[in-house]
Amino acid sequence: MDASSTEDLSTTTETTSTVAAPVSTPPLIGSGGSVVLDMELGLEAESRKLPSSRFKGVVPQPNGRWGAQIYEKHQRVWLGTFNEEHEAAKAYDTAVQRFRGRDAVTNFKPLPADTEEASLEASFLNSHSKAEIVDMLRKHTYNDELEQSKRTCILQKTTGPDGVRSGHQSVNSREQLFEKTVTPSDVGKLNRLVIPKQHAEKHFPLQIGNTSKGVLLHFEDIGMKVWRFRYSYWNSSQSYVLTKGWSRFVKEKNLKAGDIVSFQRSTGPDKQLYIDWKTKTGSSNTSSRPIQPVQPVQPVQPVQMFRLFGVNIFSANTNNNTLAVDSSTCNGKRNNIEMVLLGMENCKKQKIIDPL
DNA sequence: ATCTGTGTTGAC
DNA sequence: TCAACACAGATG
Repeated sequence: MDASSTEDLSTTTETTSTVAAPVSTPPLIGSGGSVVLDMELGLEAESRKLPSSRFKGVVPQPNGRWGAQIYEKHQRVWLGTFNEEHEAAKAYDTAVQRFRGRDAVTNFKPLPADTEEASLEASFLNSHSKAEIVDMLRKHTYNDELEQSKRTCILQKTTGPDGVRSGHQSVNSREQLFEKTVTPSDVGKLNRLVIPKQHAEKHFPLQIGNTSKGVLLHFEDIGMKVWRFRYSYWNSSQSYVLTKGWSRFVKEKNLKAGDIVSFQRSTGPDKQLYIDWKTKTGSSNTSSRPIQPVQPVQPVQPVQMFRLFGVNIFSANTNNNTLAVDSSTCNGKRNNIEMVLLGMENCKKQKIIDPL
């Protein structure tokens, strides 16, 4: 459904034309008031008018702060608000590079493409979904996360990076894993989805010890929303099930018995999991039943690895897809250890270190 | 009470 | 695709 994600980087082929930092216009005063030009009539209106930004993707806020936004597929993606105009402009630059690729038009001069700095940042951008990058920008944590990733990557590095160009293609495509037509009990009050055994064992193998305890799987939907489901094996019914978190998905998507849920996985090294659904008649979820307004964020890009219990999971053996859990990480927000793993993963993508 | 960011529109 | 503008709803 989303082959476009691969092309979004290639379609934007503007050469690295850079809107050299517009230094022309002086900074405008904040607090919603633009320059008072006319002391007579229209003063009222004029003084209320917000100052335009000289930066692309930057809009003034009534309180003198600055918002950043980017458009994709006819929809605005809000990137957050910032005290300084240039911060908002930087946020836009980051987003536009993630959304439209390295050659996108930015506000500030990009780093020379062949520097290690640029390579590391490109790698960082690429190892996170658009949603994650947007989230970092909105929370103002992008720089911290980038720096952390650079540190860990350099730490692990044994040879020079080879860039990320190959990443774009492979990383963006997905493979269909399987579909299931949901039963009444899958969408009922049991809060569980039974995963047909053959699919479960093929695509979501549980390691011994994790079978009954279960693991947390992260799935991204069409709106880039991340869904976390507990996945485990129920001895009582000899079934593989998605439990905790499932009912929220049913509710938000207004899933009905007979609808079809489908599971995909990124073919890139990140192995990001995706979930989608459609009605039995086959109409796509995007336009069918009235559901809660979906975030206006756009198509899906892969994230890094997926995580269980808020823990990074990677494929210990990409051939048999056995899930391995790194027990040194913990639940909750990304922590340092997690960042180290993330960094290692980035390095792996760059063939800086050998994959497991 | 204040601020964010969405709804909407029209220019490009 | 993009910014201008108004303001609903979120947040403190």
